[in-house]
Amino acid sequence: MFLNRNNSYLRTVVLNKYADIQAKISDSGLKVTHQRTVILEAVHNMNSHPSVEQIYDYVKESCPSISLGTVYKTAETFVEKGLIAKVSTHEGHMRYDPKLDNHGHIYCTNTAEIVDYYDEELNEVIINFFKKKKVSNLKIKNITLQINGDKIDPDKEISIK
Amino acid sequence: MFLNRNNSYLRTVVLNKYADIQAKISDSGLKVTHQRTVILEAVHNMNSHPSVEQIYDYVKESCPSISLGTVYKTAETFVEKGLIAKVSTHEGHMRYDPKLDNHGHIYCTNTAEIVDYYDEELNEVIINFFKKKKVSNLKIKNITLQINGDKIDPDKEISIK
DNA sequence: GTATGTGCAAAATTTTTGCATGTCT
DNA sequence: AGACATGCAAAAATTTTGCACATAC
Repeated sequence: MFLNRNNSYLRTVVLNKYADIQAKISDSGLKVTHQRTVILEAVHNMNSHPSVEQIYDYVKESCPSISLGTVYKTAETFVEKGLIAKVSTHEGHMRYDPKLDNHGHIYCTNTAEIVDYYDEELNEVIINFFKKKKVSNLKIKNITLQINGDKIDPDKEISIK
Repeated sequence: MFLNRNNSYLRTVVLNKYADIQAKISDSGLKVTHQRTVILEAVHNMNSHPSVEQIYDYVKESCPSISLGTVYKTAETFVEKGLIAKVSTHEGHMRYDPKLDNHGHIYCTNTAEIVDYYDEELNEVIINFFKKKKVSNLKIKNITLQINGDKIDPDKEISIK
């Protein structure tokens, strides 16, 4: 990969990402605003299932005049439009997730970290279970599987192997 | 079953239940108070995964001077001692559950109802999954599986068959 | 130009806290 | 008696709301 003096490769990638984000907002039927763009970008880039407050702190860098109320409203709007998902922790705190495919969460009670885990086999087992059993009188929106626990060594990461 | 004039059978059952509740509190190492007794009784009797506010309204009947702060503190104390479990809804609201065995929850987004479901096979699949896969650097406290959706007919009940 | 979105500040809601008083063991 | 629990009211934290102004389309 070659970069010219203006680092135009990097610039292009960044601009493309920005454009991608804007396309997603537009495709969902929402007007594209700077606030919405930086908020959706934040949820994607932060990589930490952020809370509203954390999104707010992050986006203030690129949009200092943004208000907390806007972040609350925008995050919920994005959930309604299916652009992001919300995840409630074991403690009942709301966090946001840019990943929309089926996956589970590991939640650490002492550090408040959320770690994704993916397992196709487990997904299938759960989906098959609900196909087989039939839930009556309910239109299923989503299924959440969460493992809650305490991190043993705070300096190491949590993972499933 | 025979009842005498004073309905002593019913009285005995009620007293026994009350005594059972008190034994649970005492066994957990907590002092037995009237407030704790009626709160734990409420979570068991309400049969609806109540919120703190709902517990508060319920226990005021038998304990009018109780304060909301006490219900907040007591519910968390019971969770710490393993007498009840807490369940966070998809919207991030805290609810309490007297059932401590492995089971899933169906959560209805429009009525805020929580319905239990039990399936031994699914429990085993999930438990085996985490045995097999090994979660590293985490002391697992509990695993929650929740199906979130909207009730179709508000007059009928939700169930898994 | 019109509909929609944003910022701001106030209000509503939910939860926690400190402390004097009360109660269990 | 001593440790612990409760009630109360204030404070803190979280989330929602109304409305004037700004912006996207």
